[in-house]
Amino acid sequence: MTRRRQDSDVCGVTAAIAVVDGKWKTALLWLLESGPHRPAELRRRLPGLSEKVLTEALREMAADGLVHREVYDVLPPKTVYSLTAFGRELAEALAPLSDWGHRRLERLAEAARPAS
Amino acid sequence: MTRRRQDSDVCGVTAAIAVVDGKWKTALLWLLESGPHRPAELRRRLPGLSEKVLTEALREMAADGLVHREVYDVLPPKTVYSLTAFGRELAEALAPLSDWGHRRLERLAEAARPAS
DNA sequence: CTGTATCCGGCGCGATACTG
DNA sequence: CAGTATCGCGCCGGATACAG
Repeated sequence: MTRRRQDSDVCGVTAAIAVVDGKWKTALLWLLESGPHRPAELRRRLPGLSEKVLTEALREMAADGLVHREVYDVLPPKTVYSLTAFGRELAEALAPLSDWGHRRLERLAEAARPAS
Repeated sequence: MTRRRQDSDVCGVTAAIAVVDGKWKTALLWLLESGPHRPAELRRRLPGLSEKVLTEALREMAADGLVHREVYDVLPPKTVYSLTAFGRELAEALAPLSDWGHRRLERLAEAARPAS
């Protein structure tokens, strides 16, 4: 996504996208929507996502109130991330956008097809 | 927004955000929603937006089928950009996200307030 | 396994100057 | 007024090594 790190703005869309800005956050939101996950699991699901970037993304999402970070003080270390109510609301607000995106993908697919 | 320039993905949200990726596209979408506009007018409304970046953004949005570019071959040059039906659908799909964003902004505002 | 610390390349975007 | 051409900075994100 875009480099949406913004200035002071009062646009709701901008304020919302700012929070899912970054290459992986939407995917993380989607994965966490199906239930709590541990970091290792998330990385397994998202090939190419490095530890550093994952941690950064989750920390920012936590700071934004989208996810909850539960730390168990045991050995080996165990941490579980889950969606907050606020995060779930965001996921729901994203649904219409998802529909539109799928329509766009269909368009692209049929545009790639030579003759219909 | 994020650097969402995507690889092959099947996520609708990603496909949608890819199209409004960039610092100004959501604002342009919003402005064009109220009717056709000429470049100079758009720049007047969006302080800080350079000619180059504006042209790039509009061209990309046109390529994505969001806006229509109407060129009048006169002097001085005249060009008018307007939203396509597809673009308007996107704007509508963005509405819930806008609502969520405003709720987030309210949160931030009251969090900044010392005592309630 | 979870998380931190650096280094560095790529590119989005802003500034500026110029053309038709 | 609409659009193009360069140049360069800032910062996100990938790679790697290391710590608890």
